[in-house]
Amino acid sequence: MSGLFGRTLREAPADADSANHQLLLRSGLIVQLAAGVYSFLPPAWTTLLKIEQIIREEMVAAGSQEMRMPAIQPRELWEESGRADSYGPVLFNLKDRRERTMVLAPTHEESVTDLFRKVVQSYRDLPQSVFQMQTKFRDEPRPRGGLVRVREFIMKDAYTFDVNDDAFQLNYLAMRQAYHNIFERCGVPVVAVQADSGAIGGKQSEEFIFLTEIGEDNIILCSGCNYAANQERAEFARGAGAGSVGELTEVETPGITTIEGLAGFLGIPAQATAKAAFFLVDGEPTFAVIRGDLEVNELKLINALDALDARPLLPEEVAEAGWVAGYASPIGVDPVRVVADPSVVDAGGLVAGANRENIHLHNVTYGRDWTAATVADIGTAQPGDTCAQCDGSLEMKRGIELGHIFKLGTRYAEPMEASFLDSDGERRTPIMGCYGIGVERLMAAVVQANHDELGIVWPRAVAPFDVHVVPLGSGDDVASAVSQIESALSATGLSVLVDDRDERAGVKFNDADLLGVPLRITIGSRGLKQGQVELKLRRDVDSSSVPLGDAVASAQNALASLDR
RNA sequence: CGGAGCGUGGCGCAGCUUGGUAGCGCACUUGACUGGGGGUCAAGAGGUCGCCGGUUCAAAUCCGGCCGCUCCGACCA
Repeated sequence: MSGLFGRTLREAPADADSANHQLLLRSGLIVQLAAGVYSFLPPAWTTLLKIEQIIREEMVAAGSQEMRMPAIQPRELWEESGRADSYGPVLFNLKDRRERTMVLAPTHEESVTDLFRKVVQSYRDLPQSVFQMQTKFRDEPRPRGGLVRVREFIMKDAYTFDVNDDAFQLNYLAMRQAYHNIFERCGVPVVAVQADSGAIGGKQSEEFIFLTEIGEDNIILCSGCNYAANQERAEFARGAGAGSVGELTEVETPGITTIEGLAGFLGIPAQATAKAAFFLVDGEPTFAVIRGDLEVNELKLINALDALDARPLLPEEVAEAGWVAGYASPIGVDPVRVVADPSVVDAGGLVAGANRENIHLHNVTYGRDWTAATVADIGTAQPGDTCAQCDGSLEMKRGIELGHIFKLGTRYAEPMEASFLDSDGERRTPIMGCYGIGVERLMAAVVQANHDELGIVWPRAVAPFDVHVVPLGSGDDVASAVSQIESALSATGLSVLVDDRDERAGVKFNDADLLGVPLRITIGSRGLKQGQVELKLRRDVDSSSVPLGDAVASAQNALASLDR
């Protein structure tokens, strides 16, 4: 250990917030170079290699072949798929010596699709499943949380190609199972949730979420069934509205511009009102209508309109569109510009704006008074809402996305003109899937999920070492016992870290706890006088003494007990 | 990109208001004592106080600009 590259710190650097970040820094496993850019010192690298190996084994078991694609890519490839702009600012751009623009790849759908069209011609070549462990580069607007969101990281990314949807499902389910296996073997509990596919595109996706308060995603979970989804796409039951039946009538509502104020002023529940929210969706002012007690989900709105992006309209843009903030009415608006949530469509008459200052309307009824070209779920699920699958109540937790599996459909193959000749002689477009795991992020999650107040408690499978030998005392008896045990342990295939520093016992014990190797063997002159050494599992409080001659067998037993 | 905070030896911090010798704890080096849960004593090494410019006899300190890092949000795997 005296020769180990890296050093422990007694105090965590002030920049670190979460337990995993503090422990990784204090234990000397990682060192920051820039925002979202880290070095991984030898023990951390060992752990990363072990995690990679677990992933590799599970991917191969799922029928995938390991390969390797380039990190440096011509920008034109990204223009072909249409993502040069949509992925935009996240792409690291650089110029080669001929002034050609290259990008550092943030993901590899484009390159694997390019490979497909160069390599695959016939349905006889399908299905295919390939994966790689590769460094990705993403110029994140805001790196955060230590290893949670970084700009350079290793991703295991896998891609599948199938002749049709049915065949695709087999690959998808195999990957899904592999992912569950991987996270379990790494000692991190995950929940699979429905998710939005984001910039990757495609039709359906599931995220593997490690639930933790330091997470950056909001996860909606049902207490009554196993429904789980990212808040960005979670569904929920609208419940009964509080609509009325009757003629459209005006009511004066001076200075009342919020739903809360309106409901209070009129003495009605928020469910009896309709709310308008204005967005610029792909450059078009858009009028979104939803029941007053609900919130519009921008991502759902984007998806409903098959659009690329949306942002709230600025006040002057609202006026320019001819709408009156606080008193907006869907009546009279070109339906093409209107998106309605089911909560207002089925509700009967609601209180809505009159598109005039200080006036609202009673009994505004969808179908009779106004219509929308698009009716779609654009609501944000909130804790306390009712599950759409059962009658359970929804709750919300924070989580970290460790893996994400996507059904891409023909999102890439189509624009990039990747195809194969099917058995009936027809040229068809392959159904693709992609599957990612952030390796360092997974390591951070392992630490977050496996630590105590003293330090890391590595799960055996990904620990940087199996055994941490702590010699106490400088006598020859200690030295010879240490070297005897070290070589005997090594001979059984265990990796051993010996703390050969001239430090006091307390320092060595504290560093051992911090570093978190699963089994500690203390060899001191005091114990040796009775012919004993001490074994202690990191996760346990108590230690046990065993005869020197039994140390190796006892160590093997202790470690084996961790695997059960 | 909007909001907030922070940059002073490797780490944690004080000093800045009121300009004048850069300081404390830990870590590090050497020696002695000590030796089973972060020891004691002694002697040391290590800092252009983020960078550039300005004010001043004099700037870590005051002023301006820039850069970096962190957090909240936006956005994002």
